[in-house]
Amino acid sequence: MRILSCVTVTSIDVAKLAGVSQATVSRALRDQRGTSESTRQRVRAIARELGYVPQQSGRSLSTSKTRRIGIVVGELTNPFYAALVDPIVHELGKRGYLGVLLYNDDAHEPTDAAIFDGSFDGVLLAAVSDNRLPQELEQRGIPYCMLNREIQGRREISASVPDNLRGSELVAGLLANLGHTEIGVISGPTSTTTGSERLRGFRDSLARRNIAVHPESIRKVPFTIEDGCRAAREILGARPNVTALFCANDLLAIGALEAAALEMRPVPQSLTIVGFDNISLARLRAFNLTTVAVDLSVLARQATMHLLDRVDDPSIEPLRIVHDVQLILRGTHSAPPLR
Amino acid sequence: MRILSCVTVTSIDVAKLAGVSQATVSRALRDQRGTSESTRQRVRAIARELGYVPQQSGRSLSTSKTRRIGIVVGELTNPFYAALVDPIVHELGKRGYLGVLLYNDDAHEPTDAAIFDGSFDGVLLAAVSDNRLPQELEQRGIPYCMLNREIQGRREISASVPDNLRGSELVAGLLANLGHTEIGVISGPTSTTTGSERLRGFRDSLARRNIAVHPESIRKVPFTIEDGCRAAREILGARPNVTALFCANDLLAIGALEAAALEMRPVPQSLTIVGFDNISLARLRAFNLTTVAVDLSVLARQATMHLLDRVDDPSIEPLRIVHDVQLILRGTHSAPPLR
DNA sequence: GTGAAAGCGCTAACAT
DNA sequence: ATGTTAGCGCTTTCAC
Repeated sequence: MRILSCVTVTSIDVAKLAGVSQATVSRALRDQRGTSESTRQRVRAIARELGYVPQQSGRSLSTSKTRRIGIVVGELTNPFYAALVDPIVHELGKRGYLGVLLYNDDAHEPTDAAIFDGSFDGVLLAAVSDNRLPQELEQRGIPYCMLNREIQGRREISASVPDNLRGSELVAGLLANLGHTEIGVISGPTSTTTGSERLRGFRDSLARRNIAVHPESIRKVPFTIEDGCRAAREILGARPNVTALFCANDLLAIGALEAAALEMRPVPQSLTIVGFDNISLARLRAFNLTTVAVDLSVLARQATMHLLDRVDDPSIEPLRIVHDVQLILRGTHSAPPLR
Repeated sequence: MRILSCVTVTSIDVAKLAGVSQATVSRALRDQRGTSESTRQRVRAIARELGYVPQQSGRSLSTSKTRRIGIVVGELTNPFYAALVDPIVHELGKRGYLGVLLYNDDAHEPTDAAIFDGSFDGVLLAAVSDNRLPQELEQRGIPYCMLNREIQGRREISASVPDNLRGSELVAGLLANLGHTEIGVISGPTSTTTGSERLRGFRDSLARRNIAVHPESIRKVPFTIEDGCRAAREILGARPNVTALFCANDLLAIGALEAAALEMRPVPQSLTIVGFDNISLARLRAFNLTTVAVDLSVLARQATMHLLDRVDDPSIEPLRIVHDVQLILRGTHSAPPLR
């Protein structure tokens, strides 16, 4: 590859060297019918030699398509997102799209601008707790799909989510059958469906079994290890008789394990801890966490496929996909200690 | 915000409603001098009302600037990258740039295209082991900066890296002083400077202390927990007398801890394990990993600042920044067991 | 202070 | 099969 000048190579440069018009270059490189095999070969050869790459801004200005999908993630420290992003990017690649990770931190202005300035054909929302973004995407007619979390009570928008109610019910059943009666819950923010639904499902299931959860045994905190640890210590401090903790995700559960170590409460002999998500860390010997498995790969792929379908054909109806979950019994649960 | 049509709002729409020319809208919204306060106010009001967002493709086509920086990361399952990306995105935001995460998986064609199609003003390379990308960026005159890893022997390109030699020397000193003589090393791929330099620095330091590392006690594997676990089991299988393992990063060390648990080698009584990086997981009670701390936040910020400096002024010389490291003594090291 | 017009690099409709 | 031309939405230069 020889770079001729210090400025960018354009299709005009290629055209000149190939002795054809600029339009022919454009056609040839996109394998459009209506170009002879010979010129196509020649154009391609020269384009390669010059290291020509069609400029995205020109292309998308003229087509109003970008072949890019924004993926809004947050709290990238959460290994959960890693498991989600991997299959998404793969699936997008298969269909010729590029996945662009948008970091949804507190100062969301730059991310916002990018989403609405025509940079993306569609957006996957994996880390959204309020409905600001979904609402604006809706208004502007930008296809999107919620991932993992969805918007409370808005079941008519596209989403690919785990069966939170079923998962928490499974945990409630497990703990009840083991004989636990003093149970604590570390839930996520109520603004997230992963937080609120898992809490609600769990309490309702326990209630059906005549087990009540004391208000002091419930904490609603952000989905981080640190918050999980703090919350667990608070619950164990306020209600020392608690023998089991249900955590709304694995990060919180890992934090709870940390707290158990600090509070000298051996797991599972003195304290049962159950998580949700089954992130890859959960199966490490160091944690060996009993949890609810969500097939994140399938969750992510389905969302991606549905979104791309809608991008290709906006008339396609929104779809809400609920994924089955499964209880994974590892080493952090047991019957409560005898008094 | 009322959206008038189903299509995108352009500056012409704003201009019409404001009763000014399209050029004036462009000027007013960018606070250019040469626009009266009153029209500026009016234009802004109408733009907001219409939900107008300047289209990036149009803008960058005309300015050949994107105010976007590509961040090439890989193995997103590695929590290491999370710690890196967070400060980068923050720093970029402060200077009005958007950080776009590009996932560098095996099939890198889409990522490549994005990098070279004029989508970015500059690129941060955080997960690159060969010099294909750096070389091409160089040829095309796209500013870039290596992060954490750099290219073997190419010290004249911009990079922000930890002092790998010093770090591994610290570990060698620690292990030697504790009395270990049978030592294993789990290193990363030799194609990465983090892998090769940490291995070399460690062996050289031990050699200076007259301690040799048996070839069977060295494994070079990808930087993952699974590979770390497998490598540790292989080493412990082949050389049961090994009493200490130095791992080229914390993920490998966590894998080694897993292996120790499986092989019934209590840590640190029977086996000392030391990592590198000090990722956030390392300090959890479940691991409590002795390791070498790199201030990733500073590493990332410096790289970002230097890159943006070069973007703003391409005449600025490349800069190689080497960051100091620090030994963090936690709970996975001790003297070797008595025979 | 503001408008008119050119041009960024590309695709697509039309002409040949 | 290929060339010509218009136009995507923006910034910028040049008139006024």
